[in-house]
Amino acid sequence: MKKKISIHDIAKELNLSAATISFVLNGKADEKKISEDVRRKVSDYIKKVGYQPNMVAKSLRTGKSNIIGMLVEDISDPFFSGISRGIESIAYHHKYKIFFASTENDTEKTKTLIKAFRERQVDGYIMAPPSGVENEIMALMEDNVPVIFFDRYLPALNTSSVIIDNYSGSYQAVKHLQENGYSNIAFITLNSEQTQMHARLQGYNKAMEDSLCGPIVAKLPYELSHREAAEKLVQEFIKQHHGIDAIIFATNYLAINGLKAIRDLGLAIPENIAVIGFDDNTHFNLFSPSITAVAQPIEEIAQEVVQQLLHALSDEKESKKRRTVTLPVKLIVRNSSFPKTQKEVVHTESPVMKNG
Amino acid sequence: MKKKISIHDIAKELNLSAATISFVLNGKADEKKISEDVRRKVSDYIKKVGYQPNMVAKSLRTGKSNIIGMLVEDISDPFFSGISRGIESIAYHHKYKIFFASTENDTEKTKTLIKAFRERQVDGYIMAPPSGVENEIMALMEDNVPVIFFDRYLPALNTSSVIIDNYSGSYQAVKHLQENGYSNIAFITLNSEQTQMHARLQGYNKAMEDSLCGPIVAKLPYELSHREAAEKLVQEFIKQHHGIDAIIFATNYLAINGLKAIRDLGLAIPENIAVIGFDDNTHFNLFSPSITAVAQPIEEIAQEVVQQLLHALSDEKESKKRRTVTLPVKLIVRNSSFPKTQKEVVHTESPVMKNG
DNA sequence: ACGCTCCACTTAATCGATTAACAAAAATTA
DNA sequence: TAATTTTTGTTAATCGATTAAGTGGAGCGT
Repeated sequence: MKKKISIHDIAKELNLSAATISFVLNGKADEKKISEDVRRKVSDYIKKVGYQPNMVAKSLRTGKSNIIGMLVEDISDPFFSGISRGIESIAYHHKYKIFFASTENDTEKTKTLIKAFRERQVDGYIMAPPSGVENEIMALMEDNVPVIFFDRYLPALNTSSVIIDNYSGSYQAVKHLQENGYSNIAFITLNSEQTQMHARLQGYNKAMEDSLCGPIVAKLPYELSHREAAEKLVQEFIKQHHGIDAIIFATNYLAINGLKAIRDLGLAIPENIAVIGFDDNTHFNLFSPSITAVAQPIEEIAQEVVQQLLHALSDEKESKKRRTVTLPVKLIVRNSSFPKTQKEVVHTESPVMKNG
Repeated sequence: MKKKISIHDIAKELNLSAATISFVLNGKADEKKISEDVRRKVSDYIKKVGYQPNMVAKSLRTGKSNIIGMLVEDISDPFFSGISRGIESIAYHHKYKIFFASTENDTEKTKTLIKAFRERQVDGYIMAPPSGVENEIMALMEDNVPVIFFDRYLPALNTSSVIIDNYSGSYQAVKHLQENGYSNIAFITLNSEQTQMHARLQGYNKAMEDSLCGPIVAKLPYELSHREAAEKLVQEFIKQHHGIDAIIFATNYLAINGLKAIRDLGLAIPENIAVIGFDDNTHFNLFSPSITAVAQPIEEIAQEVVQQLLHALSDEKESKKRRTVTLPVKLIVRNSSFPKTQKEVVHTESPVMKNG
């Protein structure tokens, strides 16, 4: 068990002071006028013994950690793990490490996690926030720690965020279904006031209103513990509304569980009922019939989030400027949503159908 | 921008020494005989000002970080993100935080990540190792830092690992297919010498040998950059071997891409070709027909990994004892793999068919 | 009254870096 | 030659905790 070598060990070995070593290590050799000779001696020795600076000590002294804390709802959800992967990869090229954790949408757990991150002096935060953590976020902002939201935001707070055009996504979904002959379009969402869910519902409502239809909405309980129950609840909903000929699911896992429900009811897609999911799933095109979806631009979200964060980190003043970027969604049309029957198809000039 | 309050600030405020505060904070009040009066004063003040100890300073002094470094191949892969989620959740209850990163199976990136983790003094490692990092792992072990492998291991190293019975998984898969009337069973895997892939291939080979069949194997290139190409390669393979009536895919994403290939070739499952995937996918039961799979016990793996790590962390001597745990797999039978035709089904006494 | 034991804390070194302030020697200038 | 500047480093404080060793006083026995 050889013990780790510190900057002082090196200093002693080379008959120099720790300060000198530090200067060479941190590229301050010019500024501090360290002789070429000493520079070489130091670098050579460093390489020879494989010295690795202790980042903990460095963090303590500088107050910086080169770590970014990332809080997502659930790291095993394809949407969040996809974003995480992208962000990690980009940040890695900028010498930042990412510290992930799942909030499970639990306010208390999230507070604990934020605390843990603070204790570790992470330099910035990327977060899909649950509600109820407004105070903790405000404390961060007051201390000039950059915070970037994604997927959703907290309306009470003026933060930087990267979101998508949820409203338009739902709106497009409804229009697409209507253009393909469906009229009794239901919307199945969660009983959540989170901004992204709210916007999706609003988009649906507006589209229905614009076409003089009454909305048909199911709000399922939000808690993770009910995820397994989602399938049954969807079944109940379909049974109780047999006028329905199409369903838009407001999130990934609702779509998955909804599909199970539909299958178990023996309904055919898209003959009996059409389906559109929010959040594309890599595997939606393997389902039979493959599922139409409102796809989020995962890569672009990751890009934009990191860019904003790096920007805020690099510049004290810049970090004060908050801005919200709204990225467009794309309706990925597959055969689960058209046509109801060949005869009833309504071709319009909608961009969605340009290539159809 | 209120600055953070330190243990010395508290000491000054209460006319005590930093040491006393530290003792109270760390439950050493009894041992150090701190008066009831002082204890209360300290705890009350802590609570009042919301003091949070600086873990960076603590780590520097103690050499411990309460952080576990976790290296997986790809955090966005359902298998790895599922395990990660489980491990994170369990570790959280034991006051450990997890530091995730994706190796992308890149030896150099992995070395860099291990270095970054070391610099941060993580207390232990959980890893699905790529090959080529043997020296780095050995260095960790020499320094008594616990390392637990999962999914695979490095044969040259005597480490603790949690793996599954890959050999048996493949064997069962072949047997299951044969019992349902398939005989020309191909195995599509990656050109990788990683232990888990190797064992899967061995299990397949043995099963084929036992039934006097010659193996039909495709080894696709391993690099991630070829993932998109996997679909085309599978198509080629199927075209060139038209005797095939069943395929076992050695991993999750091969199965996904293979399914696309099969669909695009216009082949029907299971009439023209049967399919079994390694690694169950949550959504396999939604495919039509739903896909039979060799499922890994995600929860148990997570449990076992954390348990071993905590054990090693708690006890210097214990951490020297390495042990490998092999967990059983389960064949999840769905209608993608049986029967070829009713008439040809061969019912045997195999446990797999006991309930069939 | 003297030594001795407890009690209830405090002092100060330490972990491994960074960095402002200082300093000895060499080079330059007047 | 004496004064000044430049070069090339060094010293020591600091970040915020932990912890071995120390200390002043109360209590007690004889």
